[in-house]
Amino acid sequence: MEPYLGAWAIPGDLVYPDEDLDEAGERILHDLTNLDSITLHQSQTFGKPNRHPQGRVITCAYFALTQIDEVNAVASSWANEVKWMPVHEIGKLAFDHNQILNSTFDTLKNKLTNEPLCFDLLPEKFTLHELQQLYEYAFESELNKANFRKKIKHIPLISHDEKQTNVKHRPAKLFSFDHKRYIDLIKKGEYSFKM
Amino acid sequence: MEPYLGAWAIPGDLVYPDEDLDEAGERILHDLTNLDSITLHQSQTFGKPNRHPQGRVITCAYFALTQIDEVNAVASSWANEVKWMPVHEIGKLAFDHNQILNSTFDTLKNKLTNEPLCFDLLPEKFTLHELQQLYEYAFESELNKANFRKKIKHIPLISHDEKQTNVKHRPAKLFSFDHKRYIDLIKKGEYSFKM
DNA sequence: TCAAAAGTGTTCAAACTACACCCATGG
DNA sequence: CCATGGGTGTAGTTTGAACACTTTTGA
Repeated sequence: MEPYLGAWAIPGDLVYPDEDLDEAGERILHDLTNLDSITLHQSQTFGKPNRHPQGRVITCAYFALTQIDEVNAVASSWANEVKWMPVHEIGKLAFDHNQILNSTFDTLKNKLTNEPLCFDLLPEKFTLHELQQLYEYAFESELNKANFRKKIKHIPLISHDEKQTNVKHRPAKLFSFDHKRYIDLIKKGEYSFKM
Repeated sequence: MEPYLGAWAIPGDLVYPDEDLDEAGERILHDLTNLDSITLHQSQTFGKPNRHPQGRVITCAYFALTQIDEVNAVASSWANEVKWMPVHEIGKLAFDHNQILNSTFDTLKNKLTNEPLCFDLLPEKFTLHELQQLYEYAFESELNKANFRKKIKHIPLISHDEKQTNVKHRPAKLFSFDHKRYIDLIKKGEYSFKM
C-alpha cells in the first residue's frame, strides 16, 4: 500500500485472536513457503504508533533458519511475489522493515555464537569448510582454516566415512551435528557452545 | 484477580493506543516507582492465548537497571503493594510471570556480559569490589579478585583520588565508568565490552 | 595486636594466531 | 603437469586460573 507500493517487505501477517505468537509465526511461514516444523526464534517487538499507514500495528519479529534449496516459496494472498535475498544485499524495504531486519540479524548473529544454530542452516551432512563459510558469511570476516578447526574441536560432531563427490579438488569428509551428545553434555554441564 | 488474588506479579499495564512500547514502559515504571529517565531494555514478548484469565493479553517484557536506594516505590491504582525482591528469592508469581522473569533475567545476564550495563546499577563512584560483587551475584559464582582485576583492565574507567570512608578495613579507591572514552573507543572499533 | 578487605606479583596451563607444509582430486 | 581446496603440525603469544603475599584501615 502507499507509500510503500511495490517495495519489498518482510513477510508477516496478523495474529489470530486465539493463537500463540509462535503459532502465528509458523502459520504465516507455512503460508508463504510451504515449510513445516521449522524452529522459529523471536527477536524483537516493534510498536511505534505510526509505523504502519493503516493504523496501529505492533510487530513481533521472528527469524527461522532453513536450507534454501528445500524451500518452495510461493506468493500468498497479499504478496505479489516472494523471493529469497542475500542478507547483505537487501535494499530499502517498506515500513520500518530495515530496522527490523537489522536488529533481527543482530539477534541471529548473537545466537550463532552462543547456540548451535548453524546446523539448522547446513545440510544434514556437511563439510567443515561449509561450516566455516557460514560463519565467514554471517560475520563478514575471513577465518583461518587450521585455527577454525581447532576451535570447533569441542563441538560434538558425528564423523562419517563418506566424502564429498563431484568436486574438482580433494573431497572433504562429511560430518553431522551430534544432537544427542550435545543435549547430554549440556545436561551434565560439561559443555557450553561458543564460537 | 482470581485465581491469582494476593499473589505477587511483575508490574505492568496496558499500552495506550498511540504510544510507543518503550514509552509505555517508561510511563508504567514512573507510575510505580516515581523514577524518570531510566533506560529500559526489551527482553521478550509473550502471547499464549490463555495466559490471562480476563482475555487475550500480549505482554512485551522490559527490564531496567537502577539503584534501589534512589527509588521510592509507591503502589499504583491496581496494585495493593509494591516491593523490591532479590531476584534469586522470588517465589511463585501470578500469571506466567515466573516464565517472564526467568527469560528476562537471562536476557539481562546476556547483556551484562556484552554491554557495560553494570554501571547503571552501581553508584556513580564505586569500588572494584562492588563491581565484582555485581557479577558474582548475577551469575551466582565466586570470582578471584586478582584475576577479575586483570580482566577489567581494558574497561575505560576514571580513577579518582577519593577513597571509601567509614569502612573498618583498608579503604578502596573509587572509580567511575568513562562513558566518553567508551563511546570513543567503540566508534573507532578499538574496543568491545566483554566479561 | 587482630580481622577484614585492598591491592599486586608469580607460575603453569590452556587457548589463540600466524604460518608452513603435505595430500588428493579433476582437468 | 597445475589449480584448488583438504587436512595437520609447530612456534610464539596471549589469556586464564590458582595461589601467595604485602598493605592499610578500624577496633
